[in-house]
Amino acid sequence: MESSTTYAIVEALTKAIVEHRLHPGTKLAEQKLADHFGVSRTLVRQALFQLSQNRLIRLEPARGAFVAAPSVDEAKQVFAVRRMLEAEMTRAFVRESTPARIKTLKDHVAREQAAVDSADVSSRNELLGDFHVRMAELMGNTVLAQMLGELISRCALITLMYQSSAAAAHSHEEHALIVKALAARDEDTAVRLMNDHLLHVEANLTFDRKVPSNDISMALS
Amino acid sequence: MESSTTYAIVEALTKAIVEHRLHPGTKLAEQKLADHFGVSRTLVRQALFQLSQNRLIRLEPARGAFVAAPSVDEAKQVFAVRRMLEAEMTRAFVRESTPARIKTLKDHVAREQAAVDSADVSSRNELLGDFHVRMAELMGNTVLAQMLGELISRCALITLMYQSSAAAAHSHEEHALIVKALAARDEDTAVRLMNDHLLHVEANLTFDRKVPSNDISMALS
DNA sequence: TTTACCAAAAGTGTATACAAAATTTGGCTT
DNA sequence: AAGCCAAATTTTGTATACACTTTTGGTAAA
Repeated sequence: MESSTTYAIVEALTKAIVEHRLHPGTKLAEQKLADHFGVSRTLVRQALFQLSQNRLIRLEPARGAFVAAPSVDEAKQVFAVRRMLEAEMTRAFVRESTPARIKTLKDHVAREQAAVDSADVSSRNELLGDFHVRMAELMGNTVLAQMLGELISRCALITLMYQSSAAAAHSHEEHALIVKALAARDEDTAVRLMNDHLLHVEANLTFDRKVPSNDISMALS
Repeated sequence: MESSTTYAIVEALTKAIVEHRLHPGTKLAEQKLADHFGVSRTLVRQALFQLSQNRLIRLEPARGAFVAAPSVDEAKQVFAVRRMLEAEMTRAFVRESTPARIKTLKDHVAREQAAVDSADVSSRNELLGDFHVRMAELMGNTVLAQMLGELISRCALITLMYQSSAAAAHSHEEHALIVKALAARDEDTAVRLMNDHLLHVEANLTFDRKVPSNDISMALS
């Protein structure tokens, strides 16, 4: 079960939504998508269902699929949960810190730097989110990593909708500081920095909605 | 999109898996399920996909669906994440505690008592899990509640596979103690009790696998 | 007896067909 | 010109059909 064709459709739509080529509220008609991807509605429906589980779209019975528009309240809740998880994760990270793990994070931050310098919004934000997932993975807890991945993907729309590139640069700097504290095995500082970091990201989200208007074929082109 | 028929199938299968009428490893053939529920494979496939997202089954490409058998390691990881989330949740709960919220929890614990007294394994464990979800819901954070719900459903198999009824009674008592600490607004005690509680549940899981063998129609009957 | 192999059977993956529901269109009335 | 109802159209929901893969069962050779 579960073909890679479906996965490809999920990826393409995810990218389009996350890069804002498909605006929140846009209707995703099954046949149009099927035509665009050159497959039957069957696969499109599978993909849409999966996207709805990721909260990137919402499905309305007998009405179809629409690009999700996460509310301010939802965003705050997501960040509240992230703070819970990541504070503890950071604490645990320091306690089980190894040179190899620190190096992995340092390398990651270096790649962030490159992405922030270039203006590629998409890969920039992907890397900024991945920093947190990477930490979870390094802890060897795949459940945690996956959960965090879900949360981050869940607010990918939020972040990417509302985060300025100045804020992105700020995020990157804070990542660097966190790694520094981790390397110094300074537990309290690391936890505090992580918490502040998440609060900053949340605070910097500007909750002004953009205009809808859209054409599916255009957006996916 | 998303009919209630599919939901009914998901519920029926979830119940059967969680109540151990379908053992881990059992193959769930689409046509057999379709015949049993009197629907086409289309709806069964949707249901199976959803169950795979809940980790109750796993899907193998071109081979089909099988009832999941969570590993010991996975169980430990799930509990590690739950401790992270629920410690913070408990802390927050005390800080934003209200008489109404305390009462809701007390009522829940009372219902647990009834379920523990009767020997209905299924509803007993459902209630024991719901205690934690209920707390999250009371916090007004639906994201947290949903996340926790996912985690608990994810280890529902684990818990229900391995938890004895003595351990269940113990869980119930610990819930009562936690509520007491919450009512007294004793933050540190409440957090400690919650943490210990989760450690106890985890420690009491006996990781000896049961025998497979199975017939779908029998189990769902 | 065991292993290798091939054909039949069963099962999954995808496309298509058809039914039911929602949306749109167009004309009629006020 | 605005509101409203009904026919026409579009779109979703479910079933079925068909291709392709895996599993099974049996036969023959080692």
